Amino acid sequence: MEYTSLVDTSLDLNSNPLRLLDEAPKRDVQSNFIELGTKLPVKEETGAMVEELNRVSAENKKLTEMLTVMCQNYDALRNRLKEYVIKNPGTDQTTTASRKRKAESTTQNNNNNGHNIDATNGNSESSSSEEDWSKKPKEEHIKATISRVYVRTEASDTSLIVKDGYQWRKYGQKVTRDNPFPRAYFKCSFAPSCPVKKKVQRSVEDQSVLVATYEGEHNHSHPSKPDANSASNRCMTLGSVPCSASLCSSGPTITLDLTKPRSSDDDAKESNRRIESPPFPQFLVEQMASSLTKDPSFKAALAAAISGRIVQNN
DNA sequence: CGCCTTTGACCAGCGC
DNA sequence: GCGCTGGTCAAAGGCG
Repeated sequence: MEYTSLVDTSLDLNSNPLRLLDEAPKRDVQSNFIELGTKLPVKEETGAMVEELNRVSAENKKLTEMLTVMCQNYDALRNRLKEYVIKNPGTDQTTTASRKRKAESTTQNNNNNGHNIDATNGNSESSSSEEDWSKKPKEEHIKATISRVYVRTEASDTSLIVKDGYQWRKYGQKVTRDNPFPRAYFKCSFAPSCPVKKKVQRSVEDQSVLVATYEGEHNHSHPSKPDANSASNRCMTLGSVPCSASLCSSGPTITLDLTKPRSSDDDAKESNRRIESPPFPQFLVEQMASSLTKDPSFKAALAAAISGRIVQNN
């Protein structure tokens, strides 16, 4: 199942929250920020900020609704697929173990072709594939979760390292037939009993993209989780908290929480909270968003978190 | 000393 | 049965 066709996980961390509203051109917004700090009286400044907050809250609500609709569409499609597979068992190309390799190669090609790898802005994509669940019946539980993460790196960077926060031990490397770039095999070394494996290989289509294939589920908490709120350490968190990704890099913590649908009450409370908090300089926001979008680790972590959530829901 | 990477060897699945 | 291929093992060496 190609989740990416249903949920666009590409990152667009544009720091300007007004972008989608098309109500105020960027230049105007910037000039407003300058004016807010210099010329406007306090009453007008407060009014403008409240207006801004209302807009942001409205946009937040809109995005939440979009996400809910996407999840509902995904569930509906998945149920239809299940029904189809049940009605037509013969059409399930992966039900026979004898086709293991063939199925794998086809699914890999499908994934390579099917994923919309954004070559222009370096977005990473992730997906979970159910199509090869029954490749190895004996290891069904171990291999039940397979996700693929695309990470953009420097094309000149030959190291097959995908920083996702976990500890990995490399146990092999092979050059495969359909890809001139070597494939590296990793095992999770954080917990000895953790069955998770990872394969990393440079994409044959785009050499600057690393394709990391995760097999299995971690049976331990995320190694960096305890430090997630530490402002002194650059850290990432994902995994145990569904669809939540935190990243702190020597500054304020940015948290993306896609788990809970938000009610208007929540938005109102959030707005009140924001009013109480001091205004955040626009250039800092832009700087943080810029650094985040350039950070492949953050993208990989977010992609892994989202794909992990999708798999968990299954 | 412990952990990690490297790398050649080995094993099993699959097609012919 | 044989050869090809992907995946894994394990010895050797490097590094902190």
